[in-house]
Amino acid sequence: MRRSPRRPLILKRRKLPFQQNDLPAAESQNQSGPPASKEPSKSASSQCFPDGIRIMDHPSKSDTQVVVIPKTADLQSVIGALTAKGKECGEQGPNKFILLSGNGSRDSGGFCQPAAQEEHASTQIAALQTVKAETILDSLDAKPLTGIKPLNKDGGPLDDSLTNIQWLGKMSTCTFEADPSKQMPLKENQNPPAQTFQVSSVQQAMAERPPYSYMAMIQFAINSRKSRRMTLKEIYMWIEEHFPYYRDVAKPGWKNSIRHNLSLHKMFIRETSPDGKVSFWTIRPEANRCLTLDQVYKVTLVMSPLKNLKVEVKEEQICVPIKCETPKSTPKRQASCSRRKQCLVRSLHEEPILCPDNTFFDSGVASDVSTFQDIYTELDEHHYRQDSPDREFSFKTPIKSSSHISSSTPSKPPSNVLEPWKVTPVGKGSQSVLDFSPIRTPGGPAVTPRHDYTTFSFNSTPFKDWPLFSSPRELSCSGELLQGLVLDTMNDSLSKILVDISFSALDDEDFGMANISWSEFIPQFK
Amino acid sequence: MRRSPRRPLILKRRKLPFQQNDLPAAESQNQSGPPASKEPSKSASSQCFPDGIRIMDHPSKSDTQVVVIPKTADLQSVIGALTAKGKECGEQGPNKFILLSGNGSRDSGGFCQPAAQEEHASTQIAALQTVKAETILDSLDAKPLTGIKPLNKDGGPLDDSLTNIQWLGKMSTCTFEADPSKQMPLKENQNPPAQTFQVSSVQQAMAERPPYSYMAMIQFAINSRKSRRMTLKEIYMWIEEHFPYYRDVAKPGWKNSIRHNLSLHKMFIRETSPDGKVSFWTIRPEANRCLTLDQVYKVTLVMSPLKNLKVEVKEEQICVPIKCETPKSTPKRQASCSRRKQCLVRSLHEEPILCPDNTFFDSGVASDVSTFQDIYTELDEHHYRQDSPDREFSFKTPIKSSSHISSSTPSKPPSNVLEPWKVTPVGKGSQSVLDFSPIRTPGGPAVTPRHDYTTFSFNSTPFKDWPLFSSPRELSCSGELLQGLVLDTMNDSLSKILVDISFSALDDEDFGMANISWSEFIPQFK
DNA sequence: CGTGTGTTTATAAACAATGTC
DNA sequence: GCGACATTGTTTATAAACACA
Ligand SMILES: [Mg+2]
Ligand SMILES: [Mg+2]
Repeated sequence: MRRSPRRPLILKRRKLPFQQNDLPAAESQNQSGPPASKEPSKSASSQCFPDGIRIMDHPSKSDTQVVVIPKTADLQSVIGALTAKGKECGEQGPNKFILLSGNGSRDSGGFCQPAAQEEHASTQIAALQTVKAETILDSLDAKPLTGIKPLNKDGGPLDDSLTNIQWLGKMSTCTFEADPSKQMPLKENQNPPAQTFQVSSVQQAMAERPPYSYMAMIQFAINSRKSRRMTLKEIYMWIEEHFPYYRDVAKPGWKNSIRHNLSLHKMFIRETSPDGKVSFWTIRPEANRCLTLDQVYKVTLVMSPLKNLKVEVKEEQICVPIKCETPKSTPKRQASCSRRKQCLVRSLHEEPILCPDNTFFDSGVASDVSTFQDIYTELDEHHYRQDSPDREFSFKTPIKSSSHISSSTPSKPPSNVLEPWKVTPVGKGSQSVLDFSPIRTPGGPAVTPRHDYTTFSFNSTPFKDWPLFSSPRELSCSGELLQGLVLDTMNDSLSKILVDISFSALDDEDFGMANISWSEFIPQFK
Repeated sequence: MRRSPRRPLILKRRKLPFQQNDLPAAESQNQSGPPASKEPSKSASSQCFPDGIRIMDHPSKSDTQVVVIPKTADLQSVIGALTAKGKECGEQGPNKFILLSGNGSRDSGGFCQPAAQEEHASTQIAALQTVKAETILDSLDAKPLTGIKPLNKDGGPLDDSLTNIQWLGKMSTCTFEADPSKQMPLKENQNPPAQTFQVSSVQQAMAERPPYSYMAMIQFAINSRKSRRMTLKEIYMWIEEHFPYYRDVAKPGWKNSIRHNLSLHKMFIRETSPDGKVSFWTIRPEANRCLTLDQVYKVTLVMSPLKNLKVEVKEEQICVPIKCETPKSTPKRQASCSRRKQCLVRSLHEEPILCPDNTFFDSGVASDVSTFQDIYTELDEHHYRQDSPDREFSFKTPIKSSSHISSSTPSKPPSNVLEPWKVTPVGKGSQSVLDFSPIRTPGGPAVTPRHDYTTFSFNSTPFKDWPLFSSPRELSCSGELLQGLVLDTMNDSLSKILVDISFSALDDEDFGMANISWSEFIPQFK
């Protein structure tokens, strides 16, 4: 029995095979200082918490506490103190801390507004609540990274993990001047410009490969336009403008990859202008999470584990559902679940859908920026089939409840228990081998059960523990975002998060804060 | 304006990048004879037709004639005579000839029978009506190939085109002895066994790479089982058994490709055994055209163009619709059609759907074996959405009628003509930017219009010329097959075909014999 | 005929989950 | 149980073949 492999976070993204291109280890320039003794864990071990810090227990996770920090507080001190507190308490006490700023940080309405500037992505990188986080990052970055391995030019894991944050840091402090006069002089299967890399450090950093996939960058590009459509050439240009790596460093084949991604992913669809002369690319609205570069970035900073505190700064955007039944506790690991398609996992856990109740589909707030998946492809036709309930939500591989590990489908409908392994006859009504009537949760009529997990193979066990919403159209979201940090003293990780209190799709086994409606238990965030 | 690129025939398949593997040009062994003078075009230029040959005009194509040939006739002579006839008549006269055997050849019911042998594919390669064609091929093959380039080891285009037929020839004369005791000793990213190639010519030929894609081979494998399901390992074994190239020659990475294809293509779905211990792969029934190795193969023989007759032998399986309104004439080339997704093209033209009216879904006859596409992926949700007519059949790129090249959508519904380029608001009913109410053709209630081409961009022109069937489920097919050849004297090509008189999906600009119900105008085939 | 655009397949690889020893 | 390793599954990147405007 296998579960579907968990989708890797973009933070842990695979090393991109494109040339690291002999950049002289540009990641190293900020860590010039050799080991000094700035480890917050040691020096702040018995430190008292600054004034105004409020600590409350997590509503459902016993090992987690929520820490509300005033703006005036020294985050480094707080982190150090919480780290010490967590370590002192050991495994019995709280070892995960969700750090939230007291001011609420409710500027999230600016995401993906339908009437936004035609080009607004790159200039707003630091316009969100990420300013504070960048302060954290800067301070961390300025700290001496002790125990760091000798800089390896081949992009080792440490370099790789450092790349993202530095790439982000440069992105947030630099402006881009586009160079549209540049032409592509080479064939796509030829080699890169083979530039000399005596450019300035900033330019050099800009020429580092961004940590985003082609699919993500295409979404950034298209969503940067108010019209949400771009020609291929415009996509090229947008990417070259915002990620100079592709203009300056990458082999010409990256354009081939862009075209490949446009064709491959069903979320990208091609339209034709009224006169039929121009074809341009859009994103399926039902699949568009309106990712833009300014809201979607992630950083990882892994400091030396040898210095007793490995500080890992992630950023994620976590959505908390409102107006929906709060799901029952998410099992950290469902025992003996058959390996599912990752797409199915994400369709509920990690891939919340925008709320199409909004008249402007693009006013929804992007949720879960940990990946940039093609949710249309993943969810397939299930988005469209509320009107044919007996054929919706058929999935490839069943999901079993954790309470039925290897048993023979105890809670399945009896009509489906029979004749396992048989080919399902293709009748008029039911069309798929694995398509059986879904088990509907008692959701109200307005909130039709979604059943993303409710159709199983005849031999599977219904997964009744999940809250099931019939369709994203039935949900509403407010688009409120909160900035937060998660400090896990068990593995000495510090994760930067954005909490979307609109709705949530967290399937993170590291800290089970999914489905928390912050606005309900933290008054100052209401 | 661009049409979607026509899907390449598998006959013209791209060169497979896998190692041609230093095989000593095994293609050459049959063409040992140097140029003799066997060109039928010259010698048979004024040849009289043998007795019993009946020539009739094609019902719709003025440049095409249908030639019914008795079994006793010498096909070579007939081809030569027809070639000469076509050339003599020039472009005014008929230059395409559809050659059919007079005996009807109605053995098509054996395709894809639900109760077929568990393993029946490889032993029936010559069991169809292909026997005669193989005779042709053999005779052609035995002919000296004059003007052939010196054998190039690197797999030039001529070698490549010759490979298919020879591969087929060996397949049809050899039996396979599986060697299941063989293990995979290498990592997948390592190099092939680096065998010595002193094996016999037959084995050597068997070690040539088959001309089928991974997707096709997986379909062959899974469909060879009565249960229509296989574990990954079984798929490996089936392929190694039937295509020894992968067992003996290919790099271990081919298994990675198999897994990649299984995951990538939505037509392959993974199920789990009742106890959840085993997962196995199936084909979505609605996407399964039941391709098996014995029914699906194609050969191409390109003889020397220098010898005045380039004989190209293809085999295709062409389906002719019955019980459906005969579509209006297929335009050979629709002027100014916007480039469509190939999937959309094939969904009507080249990708006929099996008739799910059959109680056994797998009793349908595979149609159009020129490719082995993932029709589920291509058709997406459209198969399932007969119950929500206002949102079905939305396509990415519109199709315009040939009569409206650059005009501003004259025949569109007026509600859709307005506000081009605007983002479609995502209302409750309509979900997609390009999703407008389809224009329904006046198909009968039993044969609901299929509308594969009837949803367009608001700026497009409805493509009313196409016959539109609501769903494959509404169609019925008899599974009758006829063997035929198509001789095109304009380009000196001879195409071997199988005509499925059940229904058709031919979008071949080379000879417009789509939608011909042979049983209606050739009495001996009724 | 060359270029740009679009589609598809092949191949390698990163990575995750799980099974096996 | 644990760790090393193999198997299975998913996803992304890259190259390329090919079609076609
Ligand atoms: Mg696409
Ligand atoms: Mg699949």
